[in-house]
Amino acid sequence: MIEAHLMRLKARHAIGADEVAAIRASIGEIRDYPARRILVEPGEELSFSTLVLKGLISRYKDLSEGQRQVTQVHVPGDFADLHSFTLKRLDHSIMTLTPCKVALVPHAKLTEITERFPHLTRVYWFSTNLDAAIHREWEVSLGRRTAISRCAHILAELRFRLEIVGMADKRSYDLPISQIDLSECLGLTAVHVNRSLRKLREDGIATFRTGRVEIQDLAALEEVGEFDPAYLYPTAVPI
Amino acid sequence: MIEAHLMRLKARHAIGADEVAAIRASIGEIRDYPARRILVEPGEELSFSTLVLKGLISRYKDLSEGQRQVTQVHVPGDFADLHSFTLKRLDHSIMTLTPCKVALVPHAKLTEITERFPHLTRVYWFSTNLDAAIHREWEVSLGRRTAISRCAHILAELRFRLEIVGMADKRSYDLPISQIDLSECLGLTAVHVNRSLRKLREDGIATFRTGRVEIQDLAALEEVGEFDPAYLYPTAVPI
DNA sequence: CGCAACTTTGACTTTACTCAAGACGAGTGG
DNA sequence: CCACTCGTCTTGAGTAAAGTCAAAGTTGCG
Repeated sequence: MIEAHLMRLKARHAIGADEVAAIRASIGEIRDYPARRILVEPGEELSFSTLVLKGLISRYKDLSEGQRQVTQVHVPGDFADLHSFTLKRLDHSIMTLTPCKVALVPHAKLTEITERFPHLTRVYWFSTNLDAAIHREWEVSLGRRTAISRCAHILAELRFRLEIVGMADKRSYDLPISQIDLSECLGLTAVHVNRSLRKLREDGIATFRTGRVEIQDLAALEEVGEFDPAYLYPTAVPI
Repeated sequence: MIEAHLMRLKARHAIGADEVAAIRASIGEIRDYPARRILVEPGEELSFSTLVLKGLISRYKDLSEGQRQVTQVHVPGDFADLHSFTLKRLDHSIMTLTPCKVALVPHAKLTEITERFPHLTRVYWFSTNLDAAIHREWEVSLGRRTAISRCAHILAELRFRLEIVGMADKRSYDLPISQIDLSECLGLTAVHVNRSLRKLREDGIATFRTGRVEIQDLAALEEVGEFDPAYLYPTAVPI
């Protein structure tokens, strides 16, 4: 059930048997949600964090003019809001992008982990710091990369993150979201994303169609997106 | 010496006398740096975190074409890289923007805090999650706000953050950085930042000149920047 | 004083946005 | 089985925002 989550943690740190047991003991209710279900509204007080078991979840902020900026996309194995453990009230919304299965982890259990498992605490702290590293890379995309480069970058990033949990390989992966969703991640209009994706397709680099990404030339994709996976910490230092 | 830091923590959480003592005990070497000194290069292994006592520090990433995106600016009282405690190697650079005084906090001391002070651990964890909240707000600026709105937003954000540590009021504050630095935060060219600042000045909202921000109309500044301080968690929930 | 870095402004270019219309595709009901 | 619908995708034409290039003005500092 939480294998993807353990996979994600173990990809970076040595997790002891007692820690795995503590993680399993922290899992509460399992829930299924349809696509586009809002899970968290800004400001509401939370008493649990949501672990993604299946599906894709986005965090986003809406502006006055109806514009939306997605600040992060979560894949299976990720916590969608481990940061809510310390923040309690979030500054953004959380929504499913696809049908999802999630596990609720009560904050009380996380508090217990901070009291009894300092190393696991540091591993979970690392996890929120990794989220922040992804935010930083997105800031770079939004601030400095061209539309085509942003598109290539996100396709490369999601491929890499999904590969860690065994849901992507070098050639393709499922990404059952719309170009509109993608445009909200990239700070572009859907029309412009469409044109940029066409360019990637015409250049023989990658194709995004009917919920699936087919990569013809991964090296080119990562080069166009200036994608360097270092910020995803594929190999972490023991803590 | 670390009063601004304690001020920043106490603005959000109750910090016990034993915790204050643990914080003071964690402070190592004090260092002074000139402006524009690079403190951390991407990938180098760190054994301490840097606490800002005086001055401004930026975190940034450089792209191949010589473009730079600043991902965060730190004010006195902030850790510039508390996240390096768990990440060890950073995905970005850290540089002083102005002459700075900093305190080095060995990671070993932070590890000790995670072993002996679970509540203080959660407070520091909160602190890195607050950094991530700022990253998210910057993603929104970079992705969706116009140039003028971005300029107004950052001036409002820095005012608010500096006020928390007693270095700004409603009317003005020192910001001894160049328009070039600002443009690297905002994902704009320096020329365009210059034009946007002129617009803010001509509209009687705010003036940024010779290292100082003078605010004629704070309400208008925050409205143009769509600035809502909720993401800075001025009032946090106990953890 | 004189240099260097930064600021300011103008003229022009590029990138991305807006608006609009037609095509496509999955799911629905007759 | 087919027409219909809704949301999404695609493309074209025109517009707006921000970038580029260049030059002059300003400021701080040695």
